Amino acid sequence: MPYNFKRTEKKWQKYWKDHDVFAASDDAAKPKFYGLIEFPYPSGHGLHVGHPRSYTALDVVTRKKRMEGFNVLFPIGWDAFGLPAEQYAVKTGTHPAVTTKKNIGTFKRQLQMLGLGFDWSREVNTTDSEYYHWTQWIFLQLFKQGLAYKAKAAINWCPSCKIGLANEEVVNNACERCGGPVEKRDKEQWMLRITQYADRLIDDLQYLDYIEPVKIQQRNWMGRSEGARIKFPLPDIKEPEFGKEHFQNFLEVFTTRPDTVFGATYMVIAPEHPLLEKYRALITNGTEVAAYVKKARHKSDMERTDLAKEKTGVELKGIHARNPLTDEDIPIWVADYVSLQYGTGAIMAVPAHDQRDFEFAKKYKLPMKIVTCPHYPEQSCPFLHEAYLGDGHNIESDFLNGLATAEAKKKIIAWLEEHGVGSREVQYKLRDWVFSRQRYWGEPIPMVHCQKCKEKSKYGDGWMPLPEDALPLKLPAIKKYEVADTGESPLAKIAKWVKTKCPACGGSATRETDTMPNWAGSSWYFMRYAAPRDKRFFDHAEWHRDEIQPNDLDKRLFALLKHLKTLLGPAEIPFWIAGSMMLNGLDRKLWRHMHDIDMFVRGADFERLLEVLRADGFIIHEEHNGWNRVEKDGCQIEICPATPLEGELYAHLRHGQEQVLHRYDLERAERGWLWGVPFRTISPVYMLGFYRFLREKFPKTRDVKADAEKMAFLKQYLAHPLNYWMPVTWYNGGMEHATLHMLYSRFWNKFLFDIGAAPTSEPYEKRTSHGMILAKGGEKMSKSKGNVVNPDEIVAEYGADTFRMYEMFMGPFDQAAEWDTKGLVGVHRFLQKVWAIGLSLRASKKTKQSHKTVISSERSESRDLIRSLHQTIRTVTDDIESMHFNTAVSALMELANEMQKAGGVLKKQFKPFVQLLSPFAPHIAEELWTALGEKGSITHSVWPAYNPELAREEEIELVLQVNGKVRDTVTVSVGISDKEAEAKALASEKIQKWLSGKKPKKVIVVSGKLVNVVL
RNA sequence: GCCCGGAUGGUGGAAUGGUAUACACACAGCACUUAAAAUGCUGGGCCGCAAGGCAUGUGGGUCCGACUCCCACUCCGGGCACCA
Repeated sequence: MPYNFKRTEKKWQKYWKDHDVFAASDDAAKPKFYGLIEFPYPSGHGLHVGHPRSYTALDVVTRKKRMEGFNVLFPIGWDAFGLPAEQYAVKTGTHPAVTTKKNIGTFKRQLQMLGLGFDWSREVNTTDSEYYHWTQWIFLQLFKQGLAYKAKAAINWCPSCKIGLANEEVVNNACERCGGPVEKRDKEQWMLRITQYADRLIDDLQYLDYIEPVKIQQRNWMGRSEGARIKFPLPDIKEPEFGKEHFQNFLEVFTTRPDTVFGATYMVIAPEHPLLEKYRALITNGTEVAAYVKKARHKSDMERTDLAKEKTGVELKGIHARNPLTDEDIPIWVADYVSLQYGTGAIMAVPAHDQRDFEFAKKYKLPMKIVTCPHYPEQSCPFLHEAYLGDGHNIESDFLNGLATAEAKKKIIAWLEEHGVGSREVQYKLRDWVFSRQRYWGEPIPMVHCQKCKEKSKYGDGWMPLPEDALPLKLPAIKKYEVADTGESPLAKIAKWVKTKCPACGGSATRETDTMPNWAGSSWYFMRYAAPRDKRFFDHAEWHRDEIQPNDLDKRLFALLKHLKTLLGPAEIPFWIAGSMMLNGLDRKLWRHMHDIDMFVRGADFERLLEVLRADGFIIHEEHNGWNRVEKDGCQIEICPATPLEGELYAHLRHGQEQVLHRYDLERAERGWLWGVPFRTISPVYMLGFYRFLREKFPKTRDVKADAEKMAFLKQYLAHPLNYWMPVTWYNGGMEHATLHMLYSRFWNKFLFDIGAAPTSEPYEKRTSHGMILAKGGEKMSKSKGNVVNPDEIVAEYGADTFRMYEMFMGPFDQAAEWDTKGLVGVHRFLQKVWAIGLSLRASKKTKQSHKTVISSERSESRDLIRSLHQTIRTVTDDIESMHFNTAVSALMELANEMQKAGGVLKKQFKPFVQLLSPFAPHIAEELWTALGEKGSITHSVWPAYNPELAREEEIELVLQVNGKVRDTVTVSVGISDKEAEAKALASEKIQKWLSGKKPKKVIVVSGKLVNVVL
């Protein structure tokens, strides 16, 4: 009887739902595992075969983790604000909320059809006012901490559609909707100061277990570069009161090559640079300049950033800059290859050592001066075909002469600082986050503008935050959806909503009509899952919100410590702090296990923390564990003596993908092990340990004379599910979110951590990515190409288990894979085969006699099967952990083939096989589990244990090589000694033939594997 | 231009520096069947009668031994892009 997937899948999906099998419990008795996938935008097209690749992968992981005894949280929700629903509303008049609700229905049905083990009781929806209440709350906190501000920023404006466009809607500089050209328009918008977190966002990456490409992309995106800010005096502007030696007016530049300042032969400013306006009167060729600026500003981004384009510019006549090092007056040009956005909007041009300056100087015949010589002391750089960008030694640079580039940089910065004409500076490519959208279907920004409060209020510009108890500020209901043609949000058209009262003075005021971007709701949803229905969600932050300044982690930590001290008395806090730990998941666990450490603090913060703790009398006992600190290659390196767990850690370091590996010194690892921490990057991450400590230790403490009320609050605080579930243990999602979503959410999490609302400074411990699923022919699936594969049809024909398993089997998880419906067949046959084996077992149980014969005839073969089973347990267990799902499935297939060939299998061998199968194909596994006489869901069973004894091979094929080429193999027992192996090899007829009487030069034996005879 | 990935049979792909091509698809042959489907079994990298030789994008190198490590390149995919 073939396996009836339709009936079985329905049956078990109902069972899981009725028995809340996947509901996560907030009870902290078990260790937690929080698996997260990117919650989908519920589009009108329904689920796409690409979505389930990520979902199934983490479903496999979390199902295994449940069976391994973890308390698993695997939630799902809807990122439901967004453009398509709004566009649909414009077209048809259907309210976005209606469309959204319908689409969610479709998605939900499809996800449930796939048997994904989500905890549906924690479903969240960003468009739900109970949800966006807290999105708005976060915005208010950002505003109160000075991290949200209004500024003029360019929006993409489509003049024919009369609407502001999101970046995603601009394709090749044209409007995605009508195909017409897009203009830039300046508009006052809310901005978030993500740049203030740039350093921490970069530095803390090193402690996170993200796949390397994600870290690299994030670092590149934020683009940290170190250099100097240099002031170039403007001698034409007379400032008599400062004397002729001093100038009040400067043109400031940013450069990463301050060492080449002696080679700066001209300056370039951006067409938007304020200097043009400020000194208009002095510029003698004003008309020419104005014409150029006008032309440049009309160019689109595309035109301006086209690298192939020849550089253009105009010299400013009547105004010069003075090179503060050479004291020469040099011309100032305006050119559109310099942008106002980056640095100071002005550069010192060093044509000999910058390719762009080189090209520009060549075109306009500007002087070049070589100041970095690669062949020093041979000064043989007479002519340049292109700029020399590399390092070298300085020449023609006065006091820098003869210095290597790195030295020259240090020296010149010191000189600049000493003379007050410059300083060391770090610049980022990262810009502040434009947070306003001129849309209806987004979270309303809870701000009100009041003319009257403009002067009185501490906020200055008249923007007043709504009080927290006025949240959520709900979107107004609309009957007819209208587009505003002024570039404003459709909300601006709703006079009743716009007109309001000022929350501060009660006078008449107007509401902010822009809404938040799509990224807002997804920047904190992973926290909401911890307590999705909590009406006082972030209120727990109140306890220390007032005493904490943003970025002031120490203060926050000490506030907590002090609080505890008053409650418990210092002697009653047993608290171990360790410095400079490697903070990856495994290592932290190992270290905690080894040393019973409660908290990890890194580098300089550790020293600082110790100082304060000593001063405050917190420290009762100090101990140094024999770590030595040395400096090597600019890195601070800590060396730890060998420990009993050395082997395990060593293995982890070798197999880990952390960049720590790059600094790993294998030579010294022979004697112990070590790793380095770059000297520059020190930052306190993972205060997690501290919170864990509080949660674990506090409830056990007895005889505490404490203020009952505070105690209750503290208890409540510690018991908050957020403290239990955060951070996310494992987050999987697409590479397309490596920068924006990941950075925005890390930024918000860090901010919330700083104000005491989030328990950890990082949201995700581990981040992995899946490859895209492509249509046949390697193209992206898209509606317009008509090549989208719908999971509904596949599931109807082959069932959810086949679908899931195929998605896991189709290729390496992190690489793109082409969908091929034909490939499903193999997986489907495999499941049918497994079913047949299961049926044969059940049949043999009915007729006792045949059961016995099966067993006795199997006795001799079962040793092989048991061995294979244990090898498979190991493979599948490891492969799931490392996301090698395709090889895990192959291993299961191989075992099934073997079981089939053996002609029968014992129940006790088949059961663990079904368990190994269950994360991939949960429905059939549940059915077989029941058929084998087990009660309840297989999810509640215990993951099979790998027994190395049983997995051990007794015989191996010894490979015999001559000069590295395989010439023979011979079966030997596994414990064969190297000497015996050598003898076996030389005794082989085939090897003898190759030797033809000669004596081998050398014989290499790889124990238990091969013998290579070298002639 | 810069930064990440990737390239292995007819196809998707597998291989801690140690038997290249596991597993699956497709194909061919056989068995079961009146027949088909389903299922099972067998086969195959290429050249060669064989001995053997040649094969992991290309060309070099290290090594007793390289898909794996190093150097130089080609093509494909992704990201950034006048970032000073």
